[in-house]
Amino acid sequence: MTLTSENYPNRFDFAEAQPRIYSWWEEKGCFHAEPDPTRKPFTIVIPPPNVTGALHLGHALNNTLQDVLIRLKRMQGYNALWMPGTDHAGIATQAVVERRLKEEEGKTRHDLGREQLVDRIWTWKNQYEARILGQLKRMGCSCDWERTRFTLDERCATAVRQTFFDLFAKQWIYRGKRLVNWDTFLQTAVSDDEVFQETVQGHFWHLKYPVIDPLPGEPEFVSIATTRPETMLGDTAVAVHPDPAKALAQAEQELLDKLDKSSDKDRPAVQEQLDALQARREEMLPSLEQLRDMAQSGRRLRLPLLDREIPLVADHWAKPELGSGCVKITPAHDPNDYEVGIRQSLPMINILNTDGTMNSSAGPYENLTIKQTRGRVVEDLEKLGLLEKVEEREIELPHSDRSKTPIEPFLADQWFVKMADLAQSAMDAVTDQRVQIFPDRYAKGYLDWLGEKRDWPVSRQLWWGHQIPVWSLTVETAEDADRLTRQLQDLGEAEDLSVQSEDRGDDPAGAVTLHACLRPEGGGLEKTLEDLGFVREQDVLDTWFSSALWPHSTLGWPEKTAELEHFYPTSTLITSRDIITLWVARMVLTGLNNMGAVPFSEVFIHPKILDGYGETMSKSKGNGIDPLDVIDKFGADALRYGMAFLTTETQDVRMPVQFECPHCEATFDQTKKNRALTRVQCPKCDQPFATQWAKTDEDLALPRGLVLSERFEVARNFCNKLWNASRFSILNLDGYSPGKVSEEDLRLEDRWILSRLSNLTEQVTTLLEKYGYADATRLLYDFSWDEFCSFYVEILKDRFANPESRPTAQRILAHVLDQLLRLWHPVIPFITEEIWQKLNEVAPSRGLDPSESEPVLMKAAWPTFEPKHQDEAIEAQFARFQASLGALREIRSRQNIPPKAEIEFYVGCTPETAALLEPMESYYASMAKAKSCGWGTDVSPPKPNATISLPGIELFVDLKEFIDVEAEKARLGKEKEKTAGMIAGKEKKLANESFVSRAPEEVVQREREQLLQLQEQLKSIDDALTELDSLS
RNA sequence: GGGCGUUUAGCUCAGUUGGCUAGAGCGUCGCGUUGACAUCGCGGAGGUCACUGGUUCAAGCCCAGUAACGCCCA
Repeated sequence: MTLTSENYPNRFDFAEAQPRIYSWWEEKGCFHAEPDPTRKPFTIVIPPPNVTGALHLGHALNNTLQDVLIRLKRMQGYNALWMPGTDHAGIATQAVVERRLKEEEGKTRHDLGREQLVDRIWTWKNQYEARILGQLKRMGCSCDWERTRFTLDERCATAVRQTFFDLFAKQWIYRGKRLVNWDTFLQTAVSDDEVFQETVQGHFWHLKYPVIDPLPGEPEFVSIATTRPETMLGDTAVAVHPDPAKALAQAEQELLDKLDKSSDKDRPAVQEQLDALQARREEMLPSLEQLRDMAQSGRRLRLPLLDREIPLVADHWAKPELGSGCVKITPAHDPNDYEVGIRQSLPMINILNTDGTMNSSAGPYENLTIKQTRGRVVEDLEKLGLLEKVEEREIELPHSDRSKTPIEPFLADQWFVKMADLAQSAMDAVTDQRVQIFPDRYAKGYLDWLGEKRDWPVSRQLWWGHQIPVWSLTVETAEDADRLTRQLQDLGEAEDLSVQSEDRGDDPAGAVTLHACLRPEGGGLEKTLEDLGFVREQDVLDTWFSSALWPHSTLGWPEKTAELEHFYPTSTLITSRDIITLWVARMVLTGLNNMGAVPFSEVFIHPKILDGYGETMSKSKGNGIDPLDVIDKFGADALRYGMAFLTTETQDVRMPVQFECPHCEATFDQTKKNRALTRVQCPKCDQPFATQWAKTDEDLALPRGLVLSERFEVARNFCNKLWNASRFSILNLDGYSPGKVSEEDLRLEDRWILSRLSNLTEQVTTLLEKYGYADATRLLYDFSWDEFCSFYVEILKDRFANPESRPTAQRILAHVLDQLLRLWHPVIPFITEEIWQKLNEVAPSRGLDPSESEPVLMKAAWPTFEPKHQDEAIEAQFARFQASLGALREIRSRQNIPPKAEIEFYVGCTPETAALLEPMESYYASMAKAKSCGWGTDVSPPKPNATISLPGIELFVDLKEFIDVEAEKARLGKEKEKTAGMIAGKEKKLANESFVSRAPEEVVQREREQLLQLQEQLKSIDDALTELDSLS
């Protein structure tokens, strides 16, 4: 069937085409890669999305960028593999499922039990994994789906097990008591990175602890202040500063420095602080020094309510410039106090159960919740007269990112990975550029973070995850431990079983705990251990432990697979900056440890998408955009274009968010107010629609309004433009025959477009290879619209009308379109593939030196640029044509000349310029409805005329039929003012002796030439004005 | 408190090694619709480049400082 304007729609029906094209690619095996030692590999592993929920716009960005890159590399001939998969996201996923269980069935995980809960989570996982992979497919992602992995699948489990065992055997994994961030809701420790601070309204309670047997002259009480009075049950000391005078002096000096540097505005406030501090020293220093002396002589206090004796200690954690200068020390429930506890060898008393209730250490308060305890403690202290006062105060409270409940610092058994050597190896890899991070400023954060070499706590008190493969048994004595260790070592080979012992420092009896780690999953050893009384660790590993292995585990490690051999190390990792430390750094260190090689050579960190108010998008705020809404409304290509277009080197981009009314399709800005509503009234048609928040049946019955951004409209419009320019081109390839186009066949415009195309190809290739997505997209856009559509295609309209010039024009057009489609393909794959198919129908063989075209654009070769086509002179000449055409159009518009009326014009220029522009006569006619009547140095301008003076060209338009003298005078007047202004500027510059002598010669020369040209232009403007004056 | 970043037209953003008479898209204003495209075409208006100083013949760009905002870490 031949293509005609009837059967070639003037819209790209993306809703119909996308699934069709995608499954066609899939059938043709376009996404799959097999190891092939004869080819150069290019590998990307996907940052596995959490199965917690559906993908959002940030994922759309992340995955678009990966797909653009992998498609580019595939076209460049690499054996390109994009490894897909999802992450089990331990805490997050378990939390979601538990929350639903609570909401929908009123049950806790303990009601279900471990096995059943895990089953439920798998069901959830299957559902969301399918949804996520479906979303990626709709976006056009060219992942190798046959290789899809999951961080909790068998292959990943084997890798996790092997890694854990290896680190354990190297003594880089150990168990210890540490203060962790305890989430009492989820009953698990969460890492520092999963904690956020929130300011809440709280209180500051001032308490008094009695001094035991005070000597004459000594105080009877020491007062301390706290925001968490219930923690006093776990107090094991009160601290006072060892040298309060010095500490106060130091604080004073800091304030003096600050006063020195502060602006007039801030000075009074600082002065006030300084005064307060000085007053404070007067009043309190003697008593602080007395307390210090008491501490040093070993005085003790009586902890109220529990009647426990606790020491007064001297420690610099106590700040003499704050509060009473004394501070209570609760080592098991406060990070700073924990440090003091270590320094001062204080006992650490844990008063909490894992669910946040008090344990037996809290004495009479046992089994009360934290809140109840706080009330009772305050009440009881007040009864005893030990509550001094209560202040209202805003306090920063850590919250769990997962459950959104307050975090309790909690002393617990945790498994840790020693970071000293691992972190150093990962730092070296970046320092010596084996791993390059783009933009490179992000390397600093990576190095700083690793440089702290903090051991990595990997236990999570969850059921969803990789259960830690350690079996433990506590024995009474060291001798027992030795005997049992030998017995264990006889049980299995060293590569399968490793034993270490942990000295239970908190057990005065000297008990020892043995830990046995098993490498293989299942097998008889587990049973043997259990028969000996060993009990398996219940905790699972931090999710990042398994995702840290992702680049090699997905390729088959620890097996030596062909995939691993060929595709590892991977090439580029594309991710967002918030997981550089959590994930990127850990992949580097496990890659080095397990594979002996970095996991990837380049890391690209992309921006973060914010809403129009500069806030991060999130479901909980209601300002998030669903990529599927964008695909439905604008098409997948538009989504991808939009993502690529905003990927600059900046760290954040703003995307104003709009609602679209489902009734009338009106769009209007989302505001902080309306985004929180369950239903919104359309300001245009006044009808209500539902939002994501709709819960009631009434609201849910309403159609849902889409949440979109107008920033995708640009992309949609562009796709339409490309579609239609291609449609025009392809329809005009009717009767096309392939043929070699030789140098002499080329006209000015051909050489121009080929030069521009060559430059474009070179630049786009370079840009995409160094992650310049936005720049590449912008260049392609400008070329396609402003050069290809607005000039080249327009010019060809005239050439197509002529049977003589038609064949060559068709061949060049087919070639340019071919190249353009290839260049665009990685960014907008669907529409380009669709056009490619149509181009193949009419021109299956094409090119300046024709050859058979590739049937699938996705598999076509990336264009190479022709240096011989690049021609600066041709481009400069064509620019003259463009400028003169623009001038004619401007005169038409200014003079209000009817679009259909033809104008006549004369061109004053050198013979060379004339020789160049004269052949373009017919294009002036077709593009500006202007007929040229004279060329050269000696044209006699018609009278009256409108004139525009351009560098090297003077244009006169015959105005006898159209003259609007006032309009023309106004235009010239403005032109004159501007030109005169510029002349003045240049003259001043050139009159400046130091400019002429110190600026480079070529700059000065250019200024001189420009001045001359401007002076000429001014003269013609003056002439024209004089002439117009004579008319009126 | 420390680190990173941002601040250019009403909005969202470009602006390479300093040579700028500061650009684009959207929006806005004027004109235009019988064949590529109104998701369009042509033209116009719109800017103290956050502020203060400095370096330089020359600063949107380099340096120092100030302010506002954002992100990360403590």
